[in-house]
Amino acid sequence: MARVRKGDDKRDRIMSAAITAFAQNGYHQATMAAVAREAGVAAGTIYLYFKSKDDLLISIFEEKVQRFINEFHSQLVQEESAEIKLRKLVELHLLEMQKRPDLAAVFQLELRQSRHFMSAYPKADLKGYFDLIGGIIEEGQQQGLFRKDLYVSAIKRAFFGAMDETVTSWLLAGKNYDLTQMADPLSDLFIRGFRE
Amino acid sequence: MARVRKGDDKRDRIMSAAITAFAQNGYHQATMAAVAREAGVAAGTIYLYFKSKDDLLISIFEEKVQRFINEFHSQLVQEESAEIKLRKLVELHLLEMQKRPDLAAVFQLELRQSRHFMSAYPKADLKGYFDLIGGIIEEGQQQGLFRKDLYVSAIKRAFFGAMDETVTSWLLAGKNYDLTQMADPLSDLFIRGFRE
Amino acid sequence: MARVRKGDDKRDRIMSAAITAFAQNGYHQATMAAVAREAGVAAGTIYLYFKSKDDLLISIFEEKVQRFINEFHSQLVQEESAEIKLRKLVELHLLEMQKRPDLAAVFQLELRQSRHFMSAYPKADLKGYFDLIGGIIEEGQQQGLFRKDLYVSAIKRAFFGAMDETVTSWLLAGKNYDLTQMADPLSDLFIRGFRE
Amino acid sequence: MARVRKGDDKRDRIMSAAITAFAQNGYHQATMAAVAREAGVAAGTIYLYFKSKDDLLISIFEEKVQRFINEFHSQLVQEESAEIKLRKLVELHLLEMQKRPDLAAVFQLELRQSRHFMSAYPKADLKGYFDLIGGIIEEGQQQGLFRKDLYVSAIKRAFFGAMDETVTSWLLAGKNYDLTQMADPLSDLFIRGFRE
DNA sequence: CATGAATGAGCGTTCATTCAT
DNA sequence: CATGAATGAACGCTCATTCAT
Repeated sequence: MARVRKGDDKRDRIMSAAITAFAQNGYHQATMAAVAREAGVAAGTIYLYFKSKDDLLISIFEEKVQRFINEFHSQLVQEESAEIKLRKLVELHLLEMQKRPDLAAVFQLELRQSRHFMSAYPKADLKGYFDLIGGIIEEGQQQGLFRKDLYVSAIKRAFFGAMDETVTSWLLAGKNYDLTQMADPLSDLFIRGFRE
Repeated sequence: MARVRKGDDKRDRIMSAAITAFAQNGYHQATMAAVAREAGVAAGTIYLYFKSKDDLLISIFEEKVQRFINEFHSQLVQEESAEIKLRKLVELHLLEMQKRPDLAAVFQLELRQSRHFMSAYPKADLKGYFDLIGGIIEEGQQQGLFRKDLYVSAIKRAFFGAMDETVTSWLLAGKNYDLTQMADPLSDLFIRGFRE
Repeated sequence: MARVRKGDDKRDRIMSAAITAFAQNGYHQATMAAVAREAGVAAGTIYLYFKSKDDLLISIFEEKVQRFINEFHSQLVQEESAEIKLRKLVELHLLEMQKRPDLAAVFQLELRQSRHFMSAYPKADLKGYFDLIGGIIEEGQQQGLFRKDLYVSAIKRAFFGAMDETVTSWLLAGKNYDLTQMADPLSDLFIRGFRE
Repeated sequence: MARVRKGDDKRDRIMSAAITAFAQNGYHQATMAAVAREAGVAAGTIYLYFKSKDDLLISIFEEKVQRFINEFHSQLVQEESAEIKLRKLVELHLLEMQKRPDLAAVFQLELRQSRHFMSAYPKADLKGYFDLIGGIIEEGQQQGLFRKDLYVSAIKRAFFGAMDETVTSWLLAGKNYDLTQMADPLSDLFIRGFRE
């Protein structure tokens, strides 16, 4: 219930340490020893909470992506218009990534690589996020805002890819500009593309 | 004359073998021994043509990305309308990726990861490809087809990201549908978004 | 207490194993795998105690040479006459080498080679040992036993070289005679040479 | 006869190149490719003149040491007094080493290491040089100059060791002083030690 | 004789994972 | 639960040597 499990604190510290370490130089370059050091635990302790290094990465995806989806969903549900929802989603996405560049780096730079070997770990994929996007587009169609002939299952991925690459470019440029200023140009582009 | 230089043949075989091996399970999982076996050469032979495993990956990017840019450029230059050019670019991109799924896999799944450590290898990045896209958009603006207020330097990345994610999704789905059928929906979406 | 610290035990076993392995066929021929096997530890364990193979060799020099110097010094300090000290030094040198032929082999056969690349590792050199010898000669000069015009900084090296080569010859001959019987002829020769 | 064999030129160039290369960073660090490059021949060519890398090193010893012995012998034979002969030998030894520091480096720094594995190559050892020294000492004994009770077979090695270490110290010091100035102190020391 | 591309055995080192304490 | 010393499989890379030309 409301009882905070002691172990959860340590588990969280390990995940945070892992995000930092993975973001630094990539998943493969990061060592479990570095994660342990950063988390302030012994190397062996990590294995009390995670089955393996892969499991640690996957857990980050599962839990963080899911949290993103939930947070975004709860913030969007109050909006009526699908257009506003889309705009807000882009803003939230870029804002979150800008707020946590380490996590962003792991998502952007490890995601593809990982998605590959994660074929076996379906929960770690982005399906939920794609569905969130797809749902909004379909809502817009029902509201008569967006074209009915949109190929939603393809379009939602393109939409994600556009945001994704925007973040990646920002990361690779050294985070030397305000990422959120990209929100409006992106939203404008897609909403125009979606309209009747 | 028409005689194939032996060295080039071997170098090419190694690159092809590397593309296959890297695509299989990712760059880090692939071993030089596997690349050598696949190429039908001894392990040491690879080092006569490439300085290191990293150099091999980087060479693939440099040479193949550049070739893509050149081929696409020469196929597009004959078209007048920027709209047609964009449509053709999407078609070519998806077609090439579908034709060489191994190469596509390396590009999609290793690109991000690699772009990371490739900060030091500027030639290996996608700047040239981004510029190709950006150039077409600007052409469209001058032709009066596209809005003047497009934030081109951001939009061109979004455009690439959309194509990129489309390919990634196809790869992760097991290449079980025709990738080129995504061309029109994608093009429609962006061209509408670009229009006045 | 009297309890042997586990770590030190293992570190010592690795050093001993390395001495044996290096003595066998030389530093370069010896493999870390062989050192590990001889020490009864896993290959990776060596790297918990030594940074590299080079570091292992250097550590042997640093620690063993220093121990020799200390032991010899403490045994000589009680003697009054510089002549007796020199005689005793030669005896101790040959005795120690005869007692630990493996260590001797490393010293003799790897020392030069190593001294070469050890230019950067000043602690590993023989300066301390040369100074021990030089100090005794100077003592003899002050005691009026040895000539004042001895070029000590050169002579001390010649003295060492003579002992050194005596040991090397014994090793190369297969250790098939009593090395300590060389002590008196050597001492006689040099002490005569040093006298007024 | 007087006809210079073409091949000998190349053989000599390879040996010289090897001396340079081995002196640089030691026998093991030197690569056959570097020797070939330095000699201006192809890698494979070396194997037309030498069976292996070891054989190349051994040949250097055999031929150069033998040449030293011969040259020294012919220069000493004219002298009457064993004392003068010894003085001259020391001078020649130091002079030659100073004239060809590369060769000296190979002799000093690789000799021990090599003498080890050269147990199987008896011709490569220093026996001839030791005998040259021993012969002079015995001559001195017959001339009544040196003590009859000298343990010549041991003393000759000590004598060599003293010269040897003198050269090594000079090399390790960076050859930053005149080596031949060590000749007289060394000779004085030993001749006094040898005298009745 | 000469070449130099090709070979492939061999080795130092790393690091995810385990387990006795 | 937590530790961290120990493990040992795995891999990138080197280089002496060969041999077809």
